Amino acid sequence: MGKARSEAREKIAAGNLKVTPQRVAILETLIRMNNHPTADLLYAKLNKKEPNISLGTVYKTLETLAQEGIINKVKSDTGSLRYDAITDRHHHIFCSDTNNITDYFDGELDVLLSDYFRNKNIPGLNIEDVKLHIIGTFSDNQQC
Amino acid sequence: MGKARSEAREKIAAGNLKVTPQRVAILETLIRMNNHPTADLLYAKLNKKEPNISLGTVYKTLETLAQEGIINKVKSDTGSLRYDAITDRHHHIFCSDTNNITDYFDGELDVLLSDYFRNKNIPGLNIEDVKLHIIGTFSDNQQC
DNA sequence: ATTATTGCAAAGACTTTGCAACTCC
DNA sequence: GGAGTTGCAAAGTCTTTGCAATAAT
Repeated sequence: MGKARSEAREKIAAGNLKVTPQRVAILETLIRMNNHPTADLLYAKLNKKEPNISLGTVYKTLETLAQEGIINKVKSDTGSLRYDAITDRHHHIFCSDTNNITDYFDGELDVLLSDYFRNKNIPGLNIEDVKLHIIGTFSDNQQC
Repeated sequence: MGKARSEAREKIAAGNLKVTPQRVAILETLIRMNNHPTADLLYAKLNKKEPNISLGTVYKTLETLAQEGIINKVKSDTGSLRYDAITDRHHHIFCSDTNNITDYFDGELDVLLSDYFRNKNIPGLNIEDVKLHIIGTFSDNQQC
């Protein structure tokens, strides 16, 4: 039960950030939600448990956590920002029916891409990261 | 000189949209700019030549053109929308220094990805498109 | 004690909308 | 002539900011 909470606490401390109840609650909520919420959606959920945390704090905290690399920003279809508590290398599946974002882990693919770009060498470009956006629809919408 | 303009005119007509001077000017400008501008940036440039076209029209027109598939939307790093007049299959290089977006065409890579996902078959997912986001820095910033 | 963080509300950036006037086909 | 498009300004949405009060180390 407290797993997400202690994970949140550890990650905040490891980032040299002050461990405040607000930050712990926000990161804990993000870890529990696995659907890459916007700041607004996270606030809506959080507000039921912790009605005293303001929307402004949610925005500020998510930005701070992202800058420390504790969480990631994801750009949604409509241009609004979403957040992702998983920082391991992964790609995203964008469901064009529901606009949901699903994580996609694939080590084999990562190796394939690394090999490809090691040989390809785009002139003048120093590649930091390569992410796939897989766009499609799930036959069973429960999955996304 | 009039190449971009006639291209604009043809594409708008082909999309069963009325060929208005505003639409032609907006699409022509987008074709001429090869840096994936936001609606705002396009408006700024357009406004010098055609001061009578309003920002609202730029937004509406870009949205209309995108819905017809004449242009594409691209999500920027900061979450604001950008537009791209090139609809051929291509990927994007995001420069983490300058936030510019550069087109990346690579047929070999497209084949590789198509083959990979044909065999992989993510359960329940019908893939419509796969786009790469290559994040990196150019040693020579002139290039992006 | 010091410095960072929070809450609030206001401001800012970006985008959409409503509607009368107008224009393309 | 009629349906679709434009301009304008207002409203809407999302996000950031300023600052005094508060809390963490």
